Amino acid sequence: MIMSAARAVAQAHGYNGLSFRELAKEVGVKSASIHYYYPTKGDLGAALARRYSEDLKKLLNGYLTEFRDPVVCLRKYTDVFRRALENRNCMCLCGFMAAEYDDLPDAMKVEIKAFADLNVAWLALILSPLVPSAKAKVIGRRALAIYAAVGGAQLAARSRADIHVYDEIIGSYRTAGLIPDRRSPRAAGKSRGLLLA
Amino acid sequence: MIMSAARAVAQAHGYNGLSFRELAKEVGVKSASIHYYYPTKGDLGAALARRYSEDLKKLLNGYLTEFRDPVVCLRKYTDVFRRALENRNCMCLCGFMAAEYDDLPDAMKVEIKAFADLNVAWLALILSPLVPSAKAKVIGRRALAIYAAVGGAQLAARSRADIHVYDEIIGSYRTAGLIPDRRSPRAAGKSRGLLLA
DNA sequence: ACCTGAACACCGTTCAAGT
DNA sequence: ACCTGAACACCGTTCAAGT
Repeated sequence: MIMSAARAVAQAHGYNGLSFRELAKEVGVKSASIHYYYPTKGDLGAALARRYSEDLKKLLNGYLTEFRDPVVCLRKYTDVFRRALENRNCMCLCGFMAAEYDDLPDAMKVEIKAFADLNVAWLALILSPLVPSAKAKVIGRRALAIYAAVGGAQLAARSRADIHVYDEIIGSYRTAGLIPDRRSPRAAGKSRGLLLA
Repeated sequence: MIMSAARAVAQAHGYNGLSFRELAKEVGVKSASIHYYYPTKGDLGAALARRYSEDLKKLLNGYLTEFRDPVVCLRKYTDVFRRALENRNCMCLCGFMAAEYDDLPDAMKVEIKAFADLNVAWLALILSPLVPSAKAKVIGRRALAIYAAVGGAQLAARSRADIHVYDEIIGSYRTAGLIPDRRSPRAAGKSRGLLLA
């Protein structure tokens, strides 16, 4: 109960906007009792970030097996971050915490880095058959760039409180070529069966 | 004195991390006195965001007259956001506030939107001779996308506490084609003198 | 015009005390 | 094992009172 209540608040108001006293009221207990389960606010934050990562991992791995087309997977990926905005203009929990990063306890910093790594690793997997260069380094950099850019799109759209801004930005990423939206002509020309490998 | 002290704290710890009492201590006055100049914290935040916008506007307009090559201007632009990270891993003030957006007073929301508009307008001006399409709508969308992506790069790099991550991401934006790093072959082919118009 | 001390309701945290 | 009341040092805000 604590976790789910805390998660909703944190996605809407950030880690700083999370209050033990309010949380306790929602759960129907006194604030001192929250400390029984999570000794400090940092412990709660780290647990929040960890579960958030786990949930995303399951979701993304599901996409991986469900949709064999990497372009579709990329579309599902940008839809994940879109859904947060749909839901009361919320942000990705770990993206939010990244802004507050410098003031966070170490346990949380670890989780937030792990979240970013998870995203980048998954994107790299998806990108490998799509990007002309087969070099792992180039693909990894592109994966990192897409992760950063999607987070930026969420941030920009949030500050306009308009989900269409998100769609516009993501669409522009695809037009500009940052996010592949069809199999690369070069890659396709070289070997059309690459995706099935 | 209040403004400059507050600005340094806000870029490092965000609006939430800003304390009237600490601020007062730095300025050498009691916290109640800060309220004399800025009745509420929101008033201080709005003033902070406004001055931040003004400073950036001057800087960007300076680039506009100093460097006639738009590609150089774009490089100067990404350098502006790089400098925040160089300086104690700080973030763009308004980017930071964008994360906290939903909890901010209206006066601040107005300023943060104005900051985004300023960036997008300047970028659109720079992009117009670089992007193949001459359509204002396409250029405006690309400008918005670059603004969002640069903010995302800053956020991602901050949470790694590593400025090289910023450089990697921005470099990848250029490689992928999101940020033009040379005159578009198509545009150049059409009319080479476009930049001087 | 500018500053202050004191009070208010908030916050995370601690801890002795309860069941 | 789980919960609580009370205390602590923080926070923004208000306001009567000072100069």
